[in-house]
Amino acid sequence: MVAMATKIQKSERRPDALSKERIVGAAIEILDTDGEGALTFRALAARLATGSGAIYWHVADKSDLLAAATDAVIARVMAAIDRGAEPREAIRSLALGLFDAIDTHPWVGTQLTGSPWQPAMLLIFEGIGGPLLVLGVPERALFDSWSALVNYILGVAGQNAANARLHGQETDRSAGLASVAEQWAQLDPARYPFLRRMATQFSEHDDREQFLAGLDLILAGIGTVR
Amino acid sequence: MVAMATKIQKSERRPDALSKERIVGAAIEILDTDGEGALTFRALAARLATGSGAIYWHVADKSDLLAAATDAVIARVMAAIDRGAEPREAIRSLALGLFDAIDTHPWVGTQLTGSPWQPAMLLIFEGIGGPLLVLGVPERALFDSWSALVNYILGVAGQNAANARLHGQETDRSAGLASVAEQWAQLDPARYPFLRRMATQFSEHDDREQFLAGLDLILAGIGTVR
DNA sequence: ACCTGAACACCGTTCAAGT
DNA sequence: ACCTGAACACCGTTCAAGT
Repeated sequence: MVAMATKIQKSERRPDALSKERIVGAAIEILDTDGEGALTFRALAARLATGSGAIYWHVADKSDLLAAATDAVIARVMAAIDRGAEPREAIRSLALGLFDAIDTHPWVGTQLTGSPWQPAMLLIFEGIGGPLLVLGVPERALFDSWSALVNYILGVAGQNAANARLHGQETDRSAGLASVAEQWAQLDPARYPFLRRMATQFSEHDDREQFLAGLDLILAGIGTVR
Repeated sequence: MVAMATKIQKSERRPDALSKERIVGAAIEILDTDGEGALTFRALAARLATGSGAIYWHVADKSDLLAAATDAVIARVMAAIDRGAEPREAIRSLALGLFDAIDTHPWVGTQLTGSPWQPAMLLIFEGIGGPLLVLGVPERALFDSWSALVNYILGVAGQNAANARLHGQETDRSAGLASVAEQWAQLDPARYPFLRRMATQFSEHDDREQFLAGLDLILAGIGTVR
């Protein structure tokens, strides 16, 4: 049978019609503004001035919605990455881009893990591995090096998300750090020699700097493979 | 006022009385057997042959319950760690102990992050930092080295938990790996040179080995600091 | 002091009914 | 084709009432 010209349905719809993009956009707003707990189908329907069931016409279920929202944010990050930089710098740039994205959208960190089929994830994977090729990492160390970087970068992403989930944005971070540091300072020095010594540094540390320092240690480790 | 001798209430209770320990034990069984989604106060009450409200007498809320369950598992892991080994080996032993514990109790990985006040977490922190002192890592690199290891170890823990949450234990892992690898093998080699090359290795990789390889890369990186 | 279980205020998801 | 919103089967948590 000869293919018939199919009418483009989308363009006929009224401009405020529901679409997966509009739903995902509204979901991102809710997630960013009020946190993961605030994203309910009822809240989403209210914001979109529709019924909760209408959303299911465009979205399979809540995990589909979260995956789509994550994909949208990650795609934006990846588009902004500094291509063609020195390989180590390219990896740092990608890693920091992800770190900052998760800092502003903590819920992304929760989602980011364990869906290696999402297109955004492919971009991340290649964005970490590609520079390793350029760097001339020996064949036998390629996979281990890539895997270490991916595990580290996505792992820290998840941690930050969990931290953000734990204490909402209102909590005074430096006060929290100070109280932990004080607890460390009072530990038995015979049993906790390390934490005692690190108390001050812990109270002054910056998560982003530590993230980058760890990344550089892994890159240094990769550099030792000859 | 002079302290009065207080009767020890606990010993008078009937042996099957509810206690936080019994509740936590039952919760761990449910979590291990049926997963995070199956731990509800109703299911827990049914297993303990009591009312759901009774649990609240011993446990503040669900997050308290999860924290206590996590603490119990971690404490067991830490007790089994090989103390007094060569420092690098001590770190590996601790890391693998955590990895394996999360492999059998995936829900622990979800919890493990972001509660640096839990006693079990202190043991982990010191267990990673202590060997760095023995290793003679220079003062200025101590905190970065510790932070990188902690971020990596807990990060991968969280990832594994997310993976386990994603596809329940019934999913055939090697089939999943193979299908991802096949997808990679068909990517455009101009845009995805790395993933194309890694497809085979990805399909054959072992998470535990990759975890250890990454840890060794970080330790190698720490070794470059003089 | 500790336990019971109904009740409350939520969820995600479905589905008959509308346009 | 798309939308509506009530209904269903759950949750965590509370609380009056029991022992």
